Amino acid sequence: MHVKTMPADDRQAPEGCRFCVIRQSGICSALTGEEVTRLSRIAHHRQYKAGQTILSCDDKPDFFAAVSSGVVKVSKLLLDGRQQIVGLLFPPDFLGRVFSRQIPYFAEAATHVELCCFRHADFERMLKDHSEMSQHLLEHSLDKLDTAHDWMVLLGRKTAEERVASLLYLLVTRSKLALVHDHGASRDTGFELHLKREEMADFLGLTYETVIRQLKALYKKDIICLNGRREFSVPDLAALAKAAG
Amino acid sequence: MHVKTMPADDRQAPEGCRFCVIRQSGICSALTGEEVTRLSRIAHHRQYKAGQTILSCDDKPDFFAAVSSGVVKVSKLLLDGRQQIVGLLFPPDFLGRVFSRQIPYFAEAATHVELCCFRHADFERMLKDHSEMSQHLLEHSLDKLDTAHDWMVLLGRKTAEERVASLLYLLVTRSKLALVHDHGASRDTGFELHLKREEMADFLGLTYETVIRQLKALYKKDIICLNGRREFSVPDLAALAKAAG
DNA sequence: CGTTCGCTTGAGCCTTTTCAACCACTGTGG
DNA sequence: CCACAGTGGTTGAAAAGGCTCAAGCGAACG
Repeated sequence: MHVKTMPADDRQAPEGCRFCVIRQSGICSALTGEEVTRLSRIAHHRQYKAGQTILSCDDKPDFFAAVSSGVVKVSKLLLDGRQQIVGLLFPPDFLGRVFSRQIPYFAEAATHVELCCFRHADFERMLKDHSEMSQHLLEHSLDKLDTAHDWMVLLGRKTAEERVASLLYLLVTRSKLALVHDHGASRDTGFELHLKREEMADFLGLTYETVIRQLKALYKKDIICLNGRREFSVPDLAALAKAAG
Repeated sequence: MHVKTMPADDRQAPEGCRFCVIRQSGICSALTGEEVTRLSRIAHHRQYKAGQTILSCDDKPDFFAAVSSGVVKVSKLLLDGRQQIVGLLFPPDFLGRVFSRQIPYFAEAATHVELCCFRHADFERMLKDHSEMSQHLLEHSLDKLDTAHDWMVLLGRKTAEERVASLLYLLVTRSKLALVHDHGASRDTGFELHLKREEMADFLGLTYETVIRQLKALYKKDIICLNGRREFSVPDLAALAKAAG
């Protein structure tokens, strides 16, 4: 019997692509069905458990990827161990760097993560042939730059309470967005806090004790409800937005 | 006599382009001579005095530009007036946003500034035809994203002294880079502080009093020399780098 | 059942901010 | 020529926001 030794790649067949978040609004949203078929042939999937390192600083990964599910934590380290999370990647964000091997940050799975990966050479060839695709990538990068700028305002100028409120606001809006494609994230009861307190602190430029106290302050002001340690809900989104500055 | 009513645009003729910083390492570095000629026909120059506003938040400028000389200050404002500078643009950085009209920040001339501008439609057409150019733009955006990430580490995790040292280090390295193309910037005696104390503070997420105190602290540690109020020099760059964390 | 991990709380401390005063320099108008 | 206001820079003292340190709690896990 001819056993078909299909590589793992094959899960990313055109049929699978059709319902993929990335296909709908990510890097391959600009492609025709036929082009996606071509792309899918050079794609392969990877999975990571929560907490697992995806990329280490100064790694030279041979792949470029789009996040198809889960949340990826992107962080930088100072020599003495101080850490700053510089971004969270939600589907259909991309991870890695085109036209350059080196990567100057850490990437870690914050939740269970699924990536749709492409070998650099393949992907770059694809980019050259499809200007819509490289345009999409450029626009996405510029959006990322804007959100980085917003975060710089937070880190440079906001108070601890505003920072925590801003993070919650971010999670709400991003989760809502994800709901359009995905199910889950918020099961109507509330929103998930994908990060533990220490990670929130590293994202907000605070200590985890301060995060805890400000979370409590927001709770006391009835701006949020805390349902357990990893879930919260928001009675009045406008109030949260206002608290976020 | 047929008076040639050359528009101001014409200053950006191919001959002018040849020695332009942008031509050498900026947006048009990927083009052939002929292509630059085409580009130059759709370009026009603008000048701004120090302190002049180039773009206001939520403006919808009809142009996209590359900085050909001077320093541009990019900043964001909170409703109550708190300000955060999110970046400095040196030649040959670009200013504006392709494929989108709206701009979510302020841009102000920190020094005398010269821009090489393109109308959106023209430039985007050019981009579509020249994949090397849009690749260059993508790489540049990704570099900007990296530097934004580095700045987030500064804002989130560094001490006041480290922040000030980091800014000085940035100015030294960027000015040195500019020296390769440009003259000036450092007249051998030292480096120019393009920003006043308050602007440094807004860039570093500090108050201007703190900036002054940390500048003095670095001076007392012999890490920098202060030559007047807008100039400094660095006896040992490695020491400065170390102080920057 | 003890250990570990993540989370919470309190007390005191320290870095940075706030507030206020003052100086140096520049340009303006009488 | 001088008085004057305006701008940018500097300094000190007091206040405060967030950090450090230390202790304790509950849930998960081997």
